[in-house]
Amino acid sequence: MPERKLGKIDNKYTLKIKSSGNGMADDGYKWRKYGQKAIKNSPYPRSYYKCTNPGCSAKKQVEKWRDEPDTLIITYQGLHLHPYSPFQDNNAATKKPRNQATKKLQHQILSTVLSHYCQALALKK
DNA sequence: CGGCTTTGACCGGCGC
DNA sequence: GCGCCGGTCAAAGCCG
Repeated sequence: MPERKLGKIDNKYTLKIKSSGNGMADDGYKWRKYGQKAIKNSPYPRSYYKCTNPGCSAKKQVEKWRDEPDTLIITYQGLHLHPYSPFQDNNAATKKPRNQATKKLQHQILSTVLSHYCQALALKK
């Protein structure tokens, strides 16, 4: 899967994470499911999510890894245009245990996104 | 009452 | 030129 046409499409970031136990990994942002399709190369269907925040065009797709039923492949497309994350805006970190996992996940995503973004910039130039 | 989720069908692009 | 796959949109229903 070549990715050298960054000047034409949005940046793409793929993260490999462990399933939350149900199949819905919350990364701290609000996502709206807009489609689900089965991939011929994977025994599991792929879910398509879009950011529900105003003015945000970030997209995300979730797919189950065939070699690891407990592993989810999250692919992020584009960058968030939100002022802040819903959790931070609510300051609900005081009464939500899953927030810790979310924060960690966010950090992981941010790290990966930054890394890929930097790479994309370097490749674009 | 509002918001979000789910399913089906359609369309476009690419490959052979 | 045809076929296949992936991706997106739209509408309806359900739940909180």
